[in-house]
Amino acid sequence: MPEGPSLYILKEQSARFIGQEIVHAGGNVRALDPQRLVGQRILKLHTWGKHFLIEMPDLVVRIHFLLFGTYRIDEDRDKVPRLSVKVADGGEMNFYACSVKEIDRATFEAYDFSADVMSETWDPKSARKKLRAEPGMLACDALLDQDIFSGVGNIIKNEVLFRIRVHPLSTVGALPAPKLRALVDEARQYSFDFLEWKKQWVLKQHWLAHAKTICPRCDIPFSKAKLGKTQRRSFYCERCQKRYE
DNA sequence: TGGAATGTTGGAAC
DNA sequence: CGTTCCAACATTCC
Repeated sequence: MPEGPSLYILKEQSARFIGQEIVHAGGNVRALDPQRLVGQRILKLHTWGKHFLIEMPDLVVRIHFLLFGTYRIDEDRDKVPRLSVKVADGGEMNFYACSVKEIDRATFEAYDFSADVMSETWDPKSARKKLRAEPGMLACDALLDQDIFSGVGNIIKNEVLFRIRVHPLSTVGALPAPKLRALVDEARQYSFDFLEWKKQWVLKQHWLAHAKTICPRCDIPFSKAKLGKTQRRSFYCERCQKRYE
């Protein structure tokens, strides 16, 4: 479920709930009493990277799907929802195995949507500035930094680095300006490619690097390792992805 | 079938 | 007090 493009799909699918009044709420969420949502109107639905935000007059709820979270719109599944919301016109949204929290108004106001690679207000210049401010950061860590590339996950990380031919252990500060620019631009571009493929149920077959064993460009075996401070899986080609350091 | 994975947090350890 | 490390969470797939 995770990664920004999937949240973008949820945002599209749930758009008709905006303006609706919540008439019933439930679920096994512990951090929040679902009853507090009853009677609230959904003012807006936002995504920021992997966060889904339900904005209501008296509270804002943040849903994060972590690794295994799922959701259903206008139907349920064979699990107890973490949070279930039913609105006046009969529609419902159900969220499973996710983190559900109320966030305070100040936290909500502080969201910087221009850091979201899927956002129409995405600010590539700001992303480059943040990268230049941390020259020692590894490329594989940079892409997963949600304050720089909100919404990018491990799949997008591997695909972006392969596309731009940059080794995951490259140092951000060592990247030539055009490469730095390509890193930022491709983070967004690949996210939208991901979105289209995901909608068509053909995402996996378009992977060139993630979970692959052979480099499709030069046919040698990929390297696979848990790299960087995040220790997430990296799949990369030692021959065609250059290591800048 | 056990292990690993599209992720993050919170608390322990240093 | 700052940072780093690791367990915990929870589901699906191979």
